[in-house]
Amino acid sequence: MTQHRKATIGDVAERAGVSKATVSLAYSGKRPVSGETRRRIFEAAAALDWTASESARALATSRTGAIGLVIARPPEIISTDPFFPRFIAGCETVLAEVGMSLLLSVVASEKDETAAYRRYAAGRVDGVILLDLEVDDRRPRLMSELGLPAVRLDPSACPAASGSPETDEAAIIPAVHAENASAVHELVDLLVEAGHRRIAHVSGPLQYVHGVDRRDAFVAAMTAQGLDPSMIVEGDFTAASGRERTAELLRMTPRPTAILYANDVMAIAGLSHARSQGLRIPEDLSLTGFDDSDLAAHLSPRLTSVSTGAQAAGAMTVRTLLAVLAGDAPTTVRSDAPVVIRRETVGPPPQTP
Amino acid sequence: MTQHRKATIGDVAERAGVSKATVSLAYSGKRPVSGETRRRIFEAAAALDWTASESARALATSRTGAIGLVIARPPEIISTDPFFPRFIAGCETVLAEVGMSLLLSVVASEKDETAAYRRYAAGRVDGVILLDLEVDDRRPRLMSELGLPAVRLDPSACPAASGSPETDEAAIIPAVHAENASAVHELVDLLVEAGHRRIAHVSGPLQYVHGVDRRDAFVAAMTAQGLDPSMIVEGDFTAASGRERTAELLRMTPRPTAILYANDVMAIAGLSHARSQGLRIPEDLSLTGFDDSDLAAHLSPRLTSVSTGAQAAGAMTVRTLLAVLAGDAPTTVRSDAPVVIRRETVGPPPQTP
DNA sequence: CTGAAAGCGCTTACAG
DNA sequence: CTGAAAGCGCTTACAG
Repeated sequence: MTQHRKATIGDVAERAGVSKATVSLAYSGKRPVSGETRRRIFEAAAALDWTASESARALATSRTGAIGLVIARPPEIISTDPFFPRFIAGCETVLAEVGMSLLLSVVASEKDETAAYRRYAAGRVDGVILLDLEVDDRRPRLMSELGLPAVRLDPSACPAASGSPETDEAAIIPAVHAENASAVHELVDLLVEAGHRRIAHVSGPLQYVHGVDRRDAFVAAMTAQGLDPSMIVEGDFTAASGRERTAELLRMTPRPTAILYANDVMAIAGLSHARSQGLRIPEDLSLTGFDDSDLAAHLSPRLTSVSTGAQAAGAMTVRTLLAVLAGDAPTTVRSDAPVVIRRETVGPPPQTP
Repeated sequence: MTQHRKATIGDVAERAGVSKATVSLAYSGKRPVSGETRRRIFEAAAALDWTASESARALATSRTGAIGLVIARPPEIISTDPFFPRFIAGCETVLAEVGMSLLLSVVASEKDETAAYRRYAAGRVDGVILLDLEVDDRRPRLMSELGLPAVRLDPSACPAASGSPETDEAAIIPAVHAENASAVHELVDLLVEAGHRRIAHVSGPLQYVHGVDRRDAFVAAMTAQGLDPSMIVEGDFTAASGRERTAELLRMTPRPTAILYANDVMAIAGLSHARSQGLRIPEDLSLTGFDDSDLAAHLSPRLTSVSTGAQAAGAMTVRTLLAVLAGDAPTTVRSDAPVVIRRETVGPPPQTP
């Protein structure tokens, strides 16, 4: 009864007694339309329940009104990492403002990843956001091959790709600079002030720039304090690795009195393991997480962590991409500084280690 | 140097010395094309690095090649709920097979939710997936208003909307039936076999059909065992609610000897709280989660939980939607049965409560 | 097996 | 301030 056929701009134009061009212009505002005509057009559109077809608009303007995000991590990790949903929610806020949409792919292999970008490049999105930059990331080059505008969220300030100057130039991708080093420094200082000397680090995967960034910051901060920065083990952000790496660390003699984890999940698994070994937190062992997950704040004891402003970063990254699409000069913008949330898992080290 | 302008089907046709129609047909396979012609076409396409523009195809076929998913939960909850990433990864596997894409919106309010669906309906997607059905969900009606094909993932077998028969008919939406009741029954039986009598339930939000589904299953299972099913408190899936509801439960006298939580995050927060109160798990208190999150398996003790096959459900839901779009009669399909993972947080109740 | 042409529903110079 | 027309890059009857 309601809708036999979706109304088109032609139907609206006819009903309002104007041309299709005028209807289009009335909506885009790209040229003034007289008040009365305008009113008639909107009335007709409302009566016909008309909205411009995005497909037609996309073809006419060669703008899809969508951006793409492909996440190449196992669903297990995404599911425990509060970063992604927060980041995506942040993207959404600014996309909604401008009536755009987000295409998301969660892929399992590098092959699927490439396929996803190719699909996106075939006129599905106007640009993409690059997350989880790797140390020698192949995507900047892929983006320039595909002619796909991109913005990356990346701790490092310089482009991730390396190679000949010529190709490099094509591979330079504007970045939102999300440095976490300062938070790692604060965390180390916090532990040192509490009296710790033997501080260990369970890092994230070192294939990622952010993993390396935090690890390097740990080394720098420890060194600055005149402490030995060599107690580092590499985790992979999963609970399993948090537990195992913690077990390794606790087997050392002398064992660390504090552990700085690269994310909350590993810290929570580590905390749980340490307790099962009879250690009290923080009396026998201090620990800190990273990401400020929902759980961190409601564990007993509450986990000291760092809030990385993922949602703001999402918004900022989209804004930057939009600017790039609008033809603005690619600039590197700095995302909000991470903030350390002091809670109950940090205390003085035990007297007799 | 590489690409002055994106090649079009016309360029390929010209280079291969055929018509645009033939190029199109060679790719779609909708009509036979002679081997030699075919070869020339593919060669030309490869040389020009051509891929059909999705925008143009969308306009010509009135098919976008994309489906939509809008998630209306606070990012905090999504971030700790392993369901969403797994479900999305499952969607992706079948979408990738057929070269389609997923549009995702994470929205904060009902207003934004409606706006997202409207945007999708304006020729952005071919259909949508409805998650987190509410008890009187307004979306089935909205979908029929917008003329947007939809499939829902829903524990209940019958349509979620109610109203006059006439509108109802329009609002009937094919479902993938994801019933969790059987797992709740198993969990209750497991606890009863271990010797528990005073079993409590921290439910999910009861605005959701799945929250009600699990709660009802709890009541039924307890009743079937001849036990009092009235120790129920409503949580909201967050760690905060897990901790608070657990605290309430532990203040009761006599207190429950076992708690069945509607998700893992609440169970983990509850476990942590109980321990901080000096209770040993499972000696003093048994507890079970739901979802089988990454953390559950690597806590100490490991959390008994239930795997709900979210990834398979995602794949199944997309397949169902694809069938609907292909014009197949809407059928209700049953998703994989959830499976209980017995781990270490269930033991016999304490002797002297 | 292949080609010429119309059409999908918009936007945007070009004229007036 | 408004209209007629071309064009975006495909697909799909229609002819042959």
